[in-house]
Amino acid sequence: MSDSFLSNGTAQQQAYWFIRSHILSGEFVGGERVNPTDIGEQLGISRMPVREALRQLDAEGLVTIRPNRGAMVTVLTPTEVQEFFEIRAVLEALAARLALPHLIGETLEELEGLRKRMDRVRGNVKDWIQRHNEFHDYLCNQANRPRLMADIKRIRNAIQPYLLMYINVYDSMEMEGYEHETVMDAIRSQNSQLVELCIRDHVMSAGQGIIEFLKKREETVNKSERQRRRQAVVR
Amino acid sequence: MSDSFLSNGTAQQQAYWFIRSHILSGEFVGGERVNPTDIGEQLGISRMPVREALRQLDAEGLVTIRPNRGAMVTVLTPTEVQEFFEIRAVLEALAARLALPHLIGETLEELEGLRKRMDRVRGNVKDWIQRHNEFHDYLCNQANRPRLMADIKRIRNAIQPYLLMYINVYDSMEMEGYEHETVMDAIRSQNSQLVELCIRDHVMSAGQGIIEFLKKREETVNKSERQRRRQAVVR
DNA sequence: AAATATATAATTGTATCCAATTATCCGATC
DNA sequence: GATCGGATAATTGGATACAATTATATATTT
Repeated sequence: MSDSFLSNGTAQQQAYWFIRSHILSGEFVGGERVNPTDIGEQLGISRMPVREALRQLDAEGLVTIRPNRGAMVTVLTPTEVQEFFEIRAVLEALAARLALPHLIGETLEELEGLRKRMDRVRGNVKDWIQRHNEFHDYLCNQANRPRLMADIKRIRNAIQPYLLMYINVYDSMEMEGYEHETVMDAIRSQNSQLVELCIRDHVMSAGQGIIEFLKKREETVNKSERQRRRQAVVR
Repeated sequence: MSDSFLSNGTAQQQAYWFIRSHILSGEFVGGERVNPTDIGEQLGISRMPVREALRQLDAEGLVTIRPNRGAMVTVLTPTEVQEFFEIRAVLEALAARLALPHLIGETLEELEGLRKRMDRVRGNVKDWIQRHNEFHDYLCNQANRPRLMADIKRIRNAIQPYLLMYINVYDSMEMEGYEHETVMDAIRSQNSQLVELCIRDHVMSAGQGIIEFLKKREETVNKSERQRRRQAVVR
């Protein structure tokens, strides 16, 4: 059952996973207030463990808490999203560089298999993202750096809602795709500098499309915002 | 007054800064349990806000919470410290690369000033670290990337207790120092690739000394640990 | 009708209480 | 003397209560 977080572990953990998954899936959208009492009622717990979960999510960047004014789902400006892509790019590049010595033989074949698996579902965006993450996770995992992995995942999560917005509009990811073969070639060459640059480019070019989309959207939102205010004045 | 956190802001914030500063200063050492009731009594507050502060510190990596067994000051293995240095190296290198276009004219002179200020207190380790951080902070700040800055600071904090251990033993930092001139030269060249490599090397070479120290110490600790157990058996 | 002041409701911060869990002590047993 | 088991103490997780703060709705004034 997908609602397994309703009964698992401590109340704090239930709240944590509940809120987290709702943010990552886009059900809780940026700027939306997160009311501990409401969440608590939905889960059949009090608001105290929810508060603790919110503190943790705040530290992870998924929610923003302001003293005496509660928590809201974090809103990132396009510039901040760009910043996260920049960070992710160098971290994933670092992971790839460290993984490189292990990316031979069977492991390399496994990775190539994941790449092909990705190609096979080009049509279905949701599946594609899933497999795309699997490809990158496998690559990072070979670096055998749990802390690095954790940081990369944290940053990926922070920007995931914006990735979802993007694909919900375009419903495709024409961008990147072919690039993964370039990545594979770089890995096969066992040239760490090349791999590093390649992964960086790969991440940044994926980010570029999203950042441009967000910047355009920001303009539109600002425009309609101004219009709304003008109408309010007229009314 | 240095105890300003005793009265500032919400109880949660008091607890946060109290525990945080005690960990960063080394007063709370790795592995030590952090008892919410005790902390609460010291600050004249209940343990609930302390619990929340601990959740946040857990997410930041300074403490480790295990369900039903409370919080303890995080213990990092030498390998994990190394991992953090690796991450810090690429993040500070990224910051330097992004800052490079702004590192001209007055800003460049300011940075050079900070470097000289650092040199002037070579004898006093504590002052030197302080100024060393100022130098790196100024550099990072010029990148104008608040999220990146926050991540770098989080990682620096996580390894700070281990840096303190190191300097408490050697009471000097012969390592690095001259390297900062190399960094300055790379910056003046406005060659972003060079700057990136240079900062990475700089961070990693500082880390190397600490990591080796920690690995040696680990052996010693393990040895005396074994000895203690043997004696216990004899006794 | 817009702006402001006021009253009311909702939410937050935190102390306290109790049950559940874990740690510690102490005697019995091998 | 080491190990095990059970009693006791300490700690944690969580619910509830209440004061302080912030948000909202309403009334008042202009």
